[in-house]
Amino acid sequence: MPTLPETSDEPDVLQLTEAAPNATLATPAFSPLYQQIKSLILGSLRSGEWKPGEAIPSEIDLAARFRVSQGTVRKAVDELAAENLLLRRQGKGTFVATHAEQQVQFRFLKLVPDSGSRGSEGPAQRDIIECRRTRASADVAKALALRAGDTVLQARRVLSFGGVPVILEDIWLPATPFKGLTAERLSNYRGPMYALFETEFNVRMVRAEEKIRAIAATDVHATQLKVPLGTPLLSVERIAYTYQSEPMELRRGYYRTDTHHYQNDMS
Amino acid sequence: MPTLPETSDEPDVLQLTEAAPNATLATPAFSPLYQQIKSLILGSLRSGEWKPGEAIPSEIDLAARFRVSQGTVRKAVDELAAENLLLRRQGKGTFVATHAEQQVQFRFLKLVPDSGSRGSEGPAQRDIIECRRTRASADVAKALALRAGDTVLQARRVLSFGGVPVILEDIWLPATPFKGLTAERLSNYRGPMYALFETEFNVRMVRAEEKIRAIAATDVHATQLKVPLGTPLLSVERIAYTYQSEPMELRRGYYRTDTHHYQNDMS
DNA sequence: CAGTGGTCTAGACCACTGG
DNA sequence: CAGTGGTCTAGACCACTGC
Repeated sequence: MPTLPETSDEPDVLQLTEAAPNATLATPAFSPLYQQIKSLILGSLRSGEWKPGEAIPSEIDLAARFRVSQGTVRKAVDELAAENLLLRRQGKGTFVATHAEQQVQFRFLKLVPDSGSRGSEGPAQRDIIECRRTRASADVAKALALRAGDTVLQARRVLSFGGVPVILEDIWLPATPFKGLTAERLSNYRGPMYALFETEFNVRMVRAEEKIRAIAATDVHATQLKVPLGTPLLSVERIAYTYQSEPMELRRGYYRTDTHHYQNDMS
Repeated sequence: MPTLPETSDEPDVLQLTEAAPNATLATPAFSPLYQQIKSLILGSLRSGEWKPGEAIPSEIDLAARFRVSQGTVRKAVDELAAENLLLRRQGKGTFVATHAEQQVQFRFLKLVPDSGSRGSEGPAQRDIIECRRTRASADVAKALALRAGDTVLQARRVLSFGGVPVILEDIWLPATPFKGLTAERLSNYRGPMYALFETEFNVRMVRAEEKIRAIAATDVHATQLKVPLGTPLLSVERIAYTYQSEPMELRRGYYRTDTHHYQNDMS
């Protein structure tokens, strides 16, 4: 990415109702100013100009930088905040969202204990079973937008609550962006894995898709989760995406649902 | 709340920075104008002044009615549209959302075929197995905010795709709002059940919570879904809410996931 | 107190729809 | 063409934070 150093004073080129002279008919291609601002902010997030947890410039500064009114950058920031990429705090500023915050800690983990809220059961215990380099199979490659045979990192871990194993997860990551990730670094890190990804590899997970099925425990599941063979388990296949919808993680989770359940709120 | 009948020409009383003289200290209770507008619009939706599928007054009309600027009603409508209560259509107007629309038809049904998108398998076949009046058990009463023993309607149905039974559902409804609902009316109605609720009972489902577990098929499940005893199934318990967060339906669904999966997209 | 985001206004103009 | 929602601006003022 040939990111130019911040040509600080020159505003980026913005255009309204571009004529698009080469466009064939029936190509509206009208993009409102605030959408373009959104893209520019997204670019700065992606490039790492503003890192997770940091404050971005104030609305007034951004308005000056982009040479638009404050209301226009406000609309852009509003939408990015609605998408959970930014976090507004009245009186303080606007911040890049991060998985390290307590509140949003488990934004992508929908399994909660049947009684009581999350946290009532104490902190999760994370045990890394293994972590190794391997080659992507066809389905893993497809999920991560790689080619079959490309190098990937594979990890397996068990999450326990109150000493009881509840979740078994197999995780695949593309090797290139995560070069240097080892079982030790995973094991030693306290806190959510996605927070480690942010600080160590500049990878922020922004969106995820999960496909859920019911399966019967195989011997691997039975051993790791300490349940009888054949026990019904939730199979949760997640693909997590960074900015710009690039798939960056495939995760296959197996959840016990005798004391927990997958909670999904829709509106 | 002593809601006065629509005093048509007189604008509803709005106040900014209410002094709240009787408020004890540390009681901010500041509500922005657009939030109050939101509540008023919500009231009109709830009362049935504007029905699902209908257009609500234009922003200019609403601004005049509430004696605020167009920008303020715009912000109120924006939020209601973001919550899927209203639907904006440029050039045409703003409409009350409805479950009868093709696009949002299955907003609360997250089960999709493994290959191909929804609809590729043809329309769903809905078979009502039974529908009867009964008394609410303790857990049903709790879910519907009733008292144990209150009268409820209970229905059981099977959804099939391409002739294959995929979903078994047990549905509980409070008897009062749904007086007159019979197995015949359910069976004869073509289209989503929530669309029938809107047109026949003025009940619009707005929000839902689902708790998902993996279970083994019992004989009831096995018979209705034509799977072997013990087959892992998704157990999906849904509570659906109308405006103002009143629980209006309890639904226990059992999903086969051999050809379908529960799809959950998070952002 | 200064600086931030949050609200509200008034007005101009644009994009889309349908008669 | 009129009417709708959508964008953009400029300015005033309010609420919250922290020094």
